[in-house]
Amino acid sequence: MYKLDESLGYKLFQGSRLMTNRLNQYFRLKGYPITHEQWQVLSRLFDRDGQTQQSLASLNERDEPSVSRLVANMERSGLIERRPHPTDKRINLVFLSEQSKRLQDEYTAIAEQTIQDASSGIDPDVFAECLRTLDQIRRNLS
Amino acid sequence: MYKLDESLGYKLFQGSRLMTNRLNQYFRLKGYPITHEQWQVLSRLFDRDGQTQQSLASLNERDEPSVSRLVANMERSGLIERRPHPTDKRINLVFLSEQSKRLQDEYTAIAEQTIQDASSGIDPDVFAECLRTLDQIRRNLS
DNA sequence: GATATGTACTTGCGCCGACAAGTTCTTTCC
DNA sequence: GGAAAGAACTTGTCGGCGCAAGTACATATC
Repeated sequence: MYKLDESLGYKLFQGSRLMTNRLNQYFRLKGYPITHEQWQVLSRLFDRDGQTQQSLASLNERDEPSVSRLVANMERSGLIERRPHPTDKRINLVFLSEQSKRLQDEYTAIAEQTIQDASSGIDPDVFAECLRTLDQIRRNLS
Repeated sequence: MYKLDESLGYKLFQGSRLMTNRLNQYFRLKGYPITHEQWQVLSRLFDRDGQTQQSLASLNERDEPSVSRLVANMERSGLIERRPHPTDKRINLVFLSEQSKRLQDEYTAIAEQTIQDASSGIDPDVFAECLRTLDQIRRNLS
């Protein structure tokens, strides 16, 4: 007998939504009006500024249209700016705004706090093995 | 140094999205035009038919407006129907359509196939512990 | 060097999510 | 029994996703 509450997909889905909701709420409460999707993009840019939208889509395993509209919103909010590629006119390069660069540490602290909230009371070894299992799931479905 | 790819939230998010995408694709490929959110509602109704929208929202930890529009869409597609509560005029009771009842087994098989896909090559004990860890995360954030 | 193929990105569509605000109906409480 | 509080649901707004189709540009091919 199939039970939704006991299924892997449902547990993942609920866990994911609870974490992203909490992250969104922290950002909002602390006065940083960004979403968790936007945070993912910013995080990629903190790692390497000036990427193409294609690159961001690939890293975050999202499709091109999603990234297109996401960065368009982020540009309107002043989180990033898009600059044309010097030689290839098809390409937009996405750069952090000065404001976003200044807020990197605060954003990161909020993300880490969310993980703290979620993982409290879990044995570190068990937690690490769970992360490895999640990696395996990702490989299985990619 | 914070790394998005190594963070719990991101792994959960990606795992969840990969699973729900695959489930959506299976449904579409097999000619059942339902989404994974609709499947969650159907699954609750298979468990107990004739629930209120409030009850569905609570079980799936979603807010009322989401359920309201979700079931409105599902009613338009003939997946469910809403009937007024016999005495309390505020309440809609949500019932499975005959078609949905017939398809329960097929839907369930697809959901189970998706879990199979995701969990292949994972030791059963490790998998079970991962599920328990996900439960703990859910409790921590609820 | 013109045509075909491919790449980066955008737009349109339908669906979903969270929050805020509003409507209708029920219950409570004085 | 009338006002206040609460419950169930809907509507509006904005952000986001996935797919399909379209545009503009670059590269390959002959």
